[in-house]
Amino acid sequence: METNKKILLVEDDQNFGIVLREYLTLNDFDVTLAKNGMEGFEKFKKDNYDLCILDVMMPYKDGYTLAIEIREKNKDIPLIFLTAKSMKEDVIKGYKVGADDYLNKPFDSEVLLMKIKAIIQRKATETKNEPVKFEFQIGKFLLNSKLRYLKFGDNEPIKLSPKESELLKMMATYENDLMPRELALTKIWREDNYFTSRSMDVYIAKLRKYLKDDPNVEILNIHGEGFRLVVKK
Amino acid sequence: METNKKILLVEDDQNFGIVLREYLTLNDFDVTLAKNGMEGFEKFKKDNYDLCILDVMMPYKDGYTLAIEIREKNKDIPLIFLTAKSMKEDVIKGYKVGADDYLNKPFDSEVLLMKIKAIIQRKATETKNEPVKFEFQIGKFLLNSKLRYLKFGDNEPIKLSPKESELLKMMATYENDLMPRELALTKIWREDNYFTSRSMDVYIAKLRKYLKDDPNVEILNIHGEGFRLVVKK
DNA sequence: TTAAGATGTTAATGTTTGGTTAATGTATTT
DNA sequence: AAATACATTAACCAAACATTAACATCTTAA
Repeated sequence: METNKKILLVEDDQNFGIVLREYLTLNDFDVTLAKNGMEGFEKFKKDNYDLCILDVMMPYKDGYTLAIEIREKNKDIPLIFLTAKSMKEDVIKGYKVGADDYLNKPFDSEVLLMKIKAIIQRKATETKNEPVKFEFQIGKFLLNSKLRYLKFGDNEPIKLSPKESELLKMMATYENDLMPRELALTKIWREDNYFTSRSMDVYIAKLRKYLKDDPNVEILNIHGEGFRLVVKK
Repeated sequence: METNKKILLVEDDQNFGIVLREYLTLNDFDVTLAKNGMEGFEKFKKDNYDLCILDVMMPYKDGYTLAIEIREKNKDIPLIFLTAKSMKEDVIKGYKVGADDYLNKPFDSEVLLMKIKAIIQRKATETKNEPVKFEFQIGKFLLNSKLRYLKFGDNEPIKLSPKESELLKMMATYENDLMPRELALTKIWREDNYFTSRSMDVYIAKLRKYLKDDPNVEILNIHGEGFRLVVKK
């Protein structure tokens, strides 16, 4: 038997908060409700949660400020923001604090539920598998995604930008298999649209340039699907 | 890029139907509008939809009756009901037919949109979890429908276009048996008419060219019915 | 037997997607 | 304030893909 996941819900609208808590409880979550940012932070410190749902607009302490404080204490805990409108600024601000997702009010409770499950699932597999790998052998290259360099044999290592490094790392984890375009965009660029897509293409071009020293290493495109880092052995 | 999802909207209130169609179209869905149950069923049979939105109260044929007929034809397609009031009976009746969701009029179009997305997403992951097969042995050929290549022995793999790959895959799943023309058209081309049919013939010709290296592999036509991928052993 | 419809095949046309380099934008550092 | 590092956007071109056209050939029903 598994224990239920614990959710901290911080929402200043009492009615809404209670209804939402009820709904989540029915769906097998243990929910703690706090009615403002101050109280939210107190409760956060006192217990060990699996996920936080934060309303952005709250008296005393807004959702972002709270999020920052929570992040200081725990840099892994998933955060979901509830925003009043589809404000782009809100979204950006949210992601900067490391939001895992955000929802605009009014939202469908089923959608929230799905997001929660998806996030918990993701975190579970993320932490299970890895002692966080950051070194990858790619043919004759060695990629270190933490120190962000790419070394070819005994040559001087090439410095990589954050995006270059993340993209190459993602392809390396899918070595010889398809890395879906959409995945890289949502994970690395945080948005999947024409511009981010073109930006990604620019990075693919850069990486190809770096990788051209080893003829056994190649980035192939699968039209309309994504890319494939092929390493012949 | 992915093709838009197709929605069949059956709504007898013309004004409302047109507005809703407009709204959904703006949100990247291909919407077909039918103004009653009869018409709805006709349109349903003629095309391949990803989701149906049915008004419950309609002349000639109400939403439930239509839903039952649709279910007979396709037991997986998501159905959303639009009900006039929050009638409990309606809800129960709806779930019996296998409704995925229901909405009471008047409803928030944003909520509808979210529900649609949630349902489509759910269906996608439901079907995703099956160990989707993507490698097929076809005589001396190996088809990989995920990486979209066709390999003959130790030769360099041939890249396949999405349509080539899907079509060959479908024939491979029906190996030595009839693959109905109409099936390939509705599933792959998403529409069955003169032009898509001719387009398919062009792809059959392309595939025959790829497959001609192995004399034991052959695509036969069954006049008026479809094609047969014959593999002699 | 023969006309209508279905299929085979190649080529032309049109659209979308990707490859690449350069210019521009935006912080951050010196 | 200039230099730097990085990311995005622009611009242009090429490749990939799908559809449509055009014409040949085959199949079948009357």
